[in-house]
Amino acid sequence: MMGGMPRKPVAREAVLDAFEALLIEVGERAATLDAVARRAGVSKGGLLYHFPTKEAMIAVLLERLDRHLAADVAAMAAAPEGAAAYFIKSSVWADTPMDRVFVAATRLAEVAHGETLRRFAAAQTSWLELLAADVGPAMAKAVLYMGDGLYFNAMLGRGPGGPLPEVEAEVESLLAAVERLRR
Amino acid sequence: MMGGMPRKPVAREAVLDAFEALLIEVGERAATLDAVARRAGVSKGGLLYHFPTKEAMIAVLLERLDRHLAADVAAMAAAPEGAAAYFIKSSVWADTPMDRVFVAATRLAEVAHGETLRRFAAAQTSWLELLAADVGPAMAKAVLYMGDGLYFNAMLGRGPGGPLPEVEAEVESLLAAVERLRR
DNA sequence: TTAACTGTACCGTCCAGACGGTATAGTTAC
DNA sequence: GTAACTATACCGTCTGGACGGTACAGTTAA
Repeated sequence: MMGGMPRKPVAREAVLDAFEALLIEVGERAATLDAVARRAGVSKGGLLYHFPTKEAMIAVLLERLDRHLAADVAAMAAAPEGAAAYFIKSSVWADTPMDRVFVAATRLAEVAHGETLRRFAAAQTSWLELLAADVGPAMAKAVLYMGDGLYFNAMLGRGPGGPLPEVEAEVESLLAAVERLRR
Repeated sequence: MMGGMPRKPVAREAVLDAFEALLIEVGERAATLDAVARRAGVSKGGLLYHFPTKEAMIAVLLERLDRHLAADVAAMAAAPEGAAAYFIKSSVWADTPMDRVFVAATRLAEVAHGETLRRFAAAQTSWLELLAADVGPAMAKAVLYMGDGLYFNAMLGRGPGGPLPEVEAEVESLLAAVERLRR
């Protein structure tokens, strides 16, 4: 007689995670609906129950990106070590939720996905402003590109689980470089 | 000898150029055989005469990449302004043949194309060595990532002919950054 | 009861590649 | 010198498979 609450949509998050993982590991091309459903341990019908179209799935992934991006900008603004140092450190691949959505979204951007490109442009602007406030407008771009380069290299090949042994030393040298730029 | 001299294979280069252009402008996904043939003004049959499979077409594009990469490394080693300054300047999008193959190949790398990834890794090593000889091993990575970041941003959206008005000033500030790193 | 699924069957489209045919330039036999 | 021949350089169409998406009937858990 008591109307039971409907059960939780466990598949929904699983599907999003699977989509994200496939984008990172095998790229946009291979992240098909069938592959995503299989990886999520969900039927294709179940997937389409939550995301009526692939575009809808992308849209929700971009919402997840937005949340992490906003949190990251806030953390960067409040970072005691300074925005630049925070930015470099956070640009290294650490398999955090933020890293994962970001790289996943990058795969979409590579396919020239308009909406994704717009988010990236907005994020770049935020980062650049914070960097300019930290190291000055002249050196901000240098630091920004350093971080982008770090991400760029993380994407190329280091997706499936490549080498990250000397990363520690790498970050150290980049932070030293930032210090020199800061004067 | 039997058989006559063949007519010139005009389609071959046209097809390669079209493939390159489509990779840059619309990404790997949309660079289909049909699209390439159409853009090259060649029939699909004609395309497949020269490149029996898509993989073969990619292989020839990668050969083109190799040639430009080797020439670029040589020019970088001999650059009077120093390897680092040359590297930064050459990392900005200038629509040169080298830029075009490089970005086109990047589109393939994004789809996790193994052979392409291997070439990039090799190129990175060469560049890093030259940079280390110029600005020292500690700062080499910083400069390398700056250049990569430049390319990364050129790819995301700025491919089809985005804004390059303030590029001049941008390069100036990056070169200034390099000078500071050089000590 | 109802939301949250599973499973299967199906459709239209697009893609890589196969295939058969044609055009043309040069070579050779006569 | 020209007809016959040959290798190359294409063209146009077709096919088999995969992909995004639809439809819908049944199952399970709150």
